[in-house]
Amino acid sequence: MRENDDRITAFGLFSEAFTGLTSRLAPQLAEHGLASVEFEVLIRLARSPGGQLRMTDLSSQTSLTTSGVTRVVDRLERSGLVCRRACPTDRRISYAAITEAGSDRLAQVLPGHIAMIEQWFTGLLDPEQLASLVQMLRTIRDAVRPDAVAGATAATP
Amino acid sequence: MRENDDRITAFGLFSEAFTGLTSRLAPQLAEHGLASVEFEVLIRLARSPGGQLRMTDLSSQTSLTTSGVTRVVDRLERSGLVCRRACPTDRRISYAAITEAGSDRLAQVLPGHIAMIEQWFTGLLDPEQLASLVQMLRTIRDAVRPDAVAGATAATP
DNA sequence: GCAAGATGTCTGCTTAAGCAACTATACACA
DNA sequence: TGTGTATAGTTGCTTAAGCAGACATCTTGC
Repeated sequence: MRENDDRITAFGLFSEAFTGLTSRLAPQLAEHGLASVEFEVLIRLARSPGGQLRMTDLSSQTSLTTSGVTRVVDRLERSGLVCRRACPTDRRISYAAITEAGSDRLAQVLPGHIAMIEQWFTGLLDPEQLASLVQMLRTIRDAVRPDAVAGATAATP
Repeated sequence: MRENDDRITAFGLFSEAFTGLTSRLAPQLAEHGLASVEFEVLIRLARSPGGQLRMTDLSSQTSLTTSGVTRVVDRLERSGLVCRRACPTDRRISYAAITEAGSDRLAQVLPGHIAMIEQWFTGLLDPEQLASLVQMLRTIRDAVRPDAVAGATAATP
């Protein structure tokens, strides 16, 4: 019975835990008019220098293709939470930048969001467990997504 | 800067690790003509008593709504990997059952799939780490998805 | 035995995302 | 200087999934 292999089970748990977790978090975001992806984009912009990122960098930081990013940013721009900015030195590039309204929205959402994470994830584990989990997740993340930090530094060498 | 809260970071890593991992696994499944969801349905049917599950139970085991399950099973039925069976005692119920062809397909896919999991996930951690990770994932899963085992027993009491 | 509600599945409609093709711009090098 | 190639972003088309509603069947209370 290969379908009961331990590794399959481990991955299954990973999957169930993650999808279950996101389905617990999504409603709180939705209350503030945000889909999970939109929230992710906002927070990544907020964390980035100048509150902005190139479309391409957004796509490597998220699980979206560049086409997907175009459309999420379209939506967010329509709601006024993000705006596009031209790059002065390279006219192919456009930056997605978080707006004042975007930051405000984020500020409204974050406390509740953090509380939900605490309730359904971090709060279920004791501190050493959590620390070791984070370490393991980082290991996996670094392996499967070597480019997840694209755009974090001011300039790509 | 609330958006750099440790808990946000932990969840971010969870998300990046999981989505990155699935994007590494998907191509191998696709080589065998299966989307991730379809593979998940097949494997859950294979693990269930009689190789079958009620549509509703499939939906609580996966991250799909019943409507989503209807359509995945439609597709799998069209490819002959699954068939629907009527329930003799309750005519509302239909079971999705894995077919011979479905089991064969699973047998073709599994070795490679397990190898990918080993390469991108379990193989990155040493055994004690992995055991503790699985334990933590189980804790989270049980919290966020209390009904994830629906249909695992022969009859629901 | 029957009416009222609960449960299981499916369908119509809408939205989100991927792929591939397209345009515009930048860079390299002869 | 001009040509070819690489890069950035968007758009058309297709597919997958959710929601809400429809329908059939079962169960419960009387």
